[in-house]
Amino acid sequence: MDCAVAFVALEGATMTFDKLYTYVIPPDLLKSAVSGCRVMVPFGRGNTKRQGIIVRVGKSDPKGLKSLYSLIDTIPILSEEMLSLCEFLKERTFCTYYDAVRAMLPAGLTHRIENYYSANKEFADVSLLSKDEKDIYLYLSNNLEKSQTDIIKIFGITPEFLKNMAEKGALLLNVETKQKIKDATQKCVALADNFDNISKLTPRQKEVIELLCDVGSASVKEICYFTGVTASVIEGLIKKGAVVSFNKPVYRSVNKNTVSKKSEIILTDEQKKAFEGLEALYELPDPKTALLYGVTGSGKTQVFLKLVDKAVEENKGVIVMVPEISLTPQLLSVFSARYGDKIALFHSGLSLGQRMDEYKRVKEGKALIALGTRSAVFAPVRNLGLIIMDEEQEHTYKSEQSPRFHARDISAFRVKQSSALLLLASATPSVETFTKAKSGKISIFTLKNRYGNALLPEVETVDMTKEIKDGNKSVVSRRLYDAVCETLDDGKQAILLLNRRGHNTYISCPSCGNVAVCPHCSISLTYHSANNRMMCHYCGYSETVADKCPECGGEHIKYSGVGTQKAEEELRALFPNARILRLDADSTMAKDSYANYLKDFGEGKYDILLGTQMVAKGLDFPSVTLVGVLGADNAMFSEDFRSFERTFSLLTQVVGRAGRGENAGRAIIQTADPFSDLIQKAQNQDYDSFYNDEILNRKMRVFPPYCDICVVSVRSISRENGEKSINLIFEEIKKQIEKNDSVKVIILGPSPASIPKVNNRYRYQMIIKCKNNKEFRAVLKEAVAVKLVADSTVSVDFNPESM
DNA sequence: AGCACGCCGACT
DNA sequence: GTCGGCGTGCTC
Repeated sequence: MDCAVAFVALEGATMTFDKLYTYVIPPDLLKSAVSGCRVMVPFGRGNTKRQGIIVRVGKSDPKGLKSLYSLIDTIPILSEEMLSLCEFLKERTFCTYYDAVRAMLPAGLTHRIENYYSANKEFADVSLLSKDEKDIYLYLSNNLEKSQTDIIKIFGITPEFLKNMAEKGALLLNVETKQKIKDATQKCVALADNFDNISKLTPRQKEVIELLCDVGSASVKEICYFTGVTASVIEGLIKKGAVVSFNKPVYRSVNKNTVSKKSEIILTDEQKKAFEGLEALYELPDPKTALLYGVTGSGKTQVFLKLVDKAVEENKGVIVMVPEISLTPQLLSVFSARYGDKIALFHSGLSLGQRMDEYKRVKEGKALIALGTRSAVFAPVRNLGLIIMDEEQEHTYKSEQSPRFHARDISAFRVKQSSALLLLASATPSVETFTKAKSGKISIFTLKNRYGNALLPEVETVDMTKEIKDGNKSVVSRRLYDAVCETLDDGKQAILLLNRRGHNTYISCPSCGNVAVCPHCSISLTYHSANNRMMCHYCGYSETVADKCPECGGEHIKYSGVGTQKAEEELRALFPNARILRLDADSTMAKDSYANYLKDFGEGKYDILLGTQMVAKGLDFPSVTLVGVLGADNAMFSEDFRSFERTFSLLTQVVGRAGRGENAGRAIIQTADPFSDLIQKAQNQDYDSFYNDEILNRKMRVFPPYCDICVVSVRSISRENGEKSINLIFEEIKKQIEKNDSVKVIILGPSPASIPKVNNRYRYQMIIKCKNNKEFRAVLKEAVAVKLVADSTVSVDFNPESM
């Protein structure tokens, strides 16, 4: 006889056994156990309690099946749309179900499993216990139940110690899940239905009752505020049964702005044309994607606002994504001024509680617009009508942790499910997107003119090899030095870009050639002057500076390669009267400091802003008239096929920072190779010509969009095991491809990864040029399922942002 | 990944 | 004889 069962995805499963497990739904949970609810289930031979989520329910023969233990959620945490997105993520990115679930839920909403122990009163032989065990037993006899973490904190023992005591029978173990962050609630009271003894109340209490007669219910805080009583008066009322108290959920709001009067958006002719085209697309009943291709300063935001207005009017849900929230303070304030609490924010700058509340506001339909970084793509908006991805080429849209998804692909999936519009926007679109636009697969709308006819800055390049030949060893060329002086004399501001942080990027001993390298990663250490330590930018390792070479004892250690810290020192020496602000990952450790620094710069409290690429993006300061790029080489990025694209995009963006106000701007690019095509094209802000070159290059060398890149990598504690494992996978792929000759691939490797050791794990990889289709994924599925050598884990990344 | 089962060596 | 070492195989 068939009975009701749940198909459950389990937390903590690895790729090798991640599948849906079938559990019988016990009779008392029949009504509430529906898809999208998280559950506790027994798993494995020991029937350990595990967390899972019901992906589907159905009927099945209960023979050999276990039953659900309990429900974590009473209402589904994920909708059917989100559950199908989980399946999509698993299929496309080779993650586990629960990786996908975790990506969709705000951090505060995820439950963690915790062990609780209590003393077993029936345990007979207390005398058999050791001293420590006795202490713990006695402690727990006096306290009902304590969490493992609490007990460990008090007694300083290991989790195994407690487990062992439970096995002996001295302690009882209880496994429970706990939500990381509690719902925020507010204590409220309302008039009790059947209370008629008003005469027995004190005057102050009567006052409260009068207020409640008017409003029905109110929070304790509000009552105290309006009547001037203290909370104890209300406590008295509760005791007498005159009022009932209850907890009402409140939201930890992050939008402090109130809606200013909605101003009319006036579009230029060009913007109007783009908007009307997009509006027509938006109204089509089918899913669709469009590219808004507009030069920096062409007013893309105006078009966004018009579209969002339209969607909001129709009560449709909207997702707006930006590469990095702190880099777009202007966009953020424009949106929150216009839509107020219709917006929910999704980004890592929020506290866990705030993230959870913003998520809930969207889920419950209280906020229509989800605005944030790539995680916003999973916002549970209802009735999705529009997704906007600003600066769609930015690498931050790609997740570098499992699930390794690209927000663009997820957007495409969601737009398809809801027949919505996906709008990609950029001044320098990714080569992949622009190719689709050119072929007509997606629509394209162009904005050619800078807003208010602001002129593009005059750009010139300086040959740094010549500069060195002429004896100038500084990071600042003579040309740039003069330009900075002029800018400062005019009372204007300058932005300088140097894409390396730290002080010196390379520390070596000239007598033996030894280079300071991170002991956990195969990466050279960067010297930081702020803490006088050498640091690894990969794992955060740091060590003190040795005054002697650890290899040969040489005393003349050489510091070379200039980072932002060193550049800052040089600038201070060159421009002693200038107020200099350095912005990089080191100076902006504190959460909000970035925005504050930028605000100060915008208010003219600094003259020169020096920083890594974070100063290149999205900033809009009218009095910046000079932009300097201290070193523009392809080597600004690692040697992968995207380095041209990224260098071009970065240079174009940073140059666009100059002259955004009434003042004409100029940009100076320092480079070792002033005649390189790329520099020339960035100088002219000529994307089309860049694209034409680059697409040829991609075709010749077989790179996206002419193929997909699939990186299969293995991490292992030892070199030997890692190498063995990657070879096992390699052999399996070859075997599978022989079976199915419709799968065409080019395999590079296996070989050690470009950084062969990170965090003490050896990395091996192979790069597969392929088409990410069903057939190839079937091959890959077999390959990653092969049994590996011990201590090896495999992961798959499609089209990674760095290789 | 855990966890139990299983099959070999050094202990009261 | 048995306690425990960790190799192996499975997880509804």
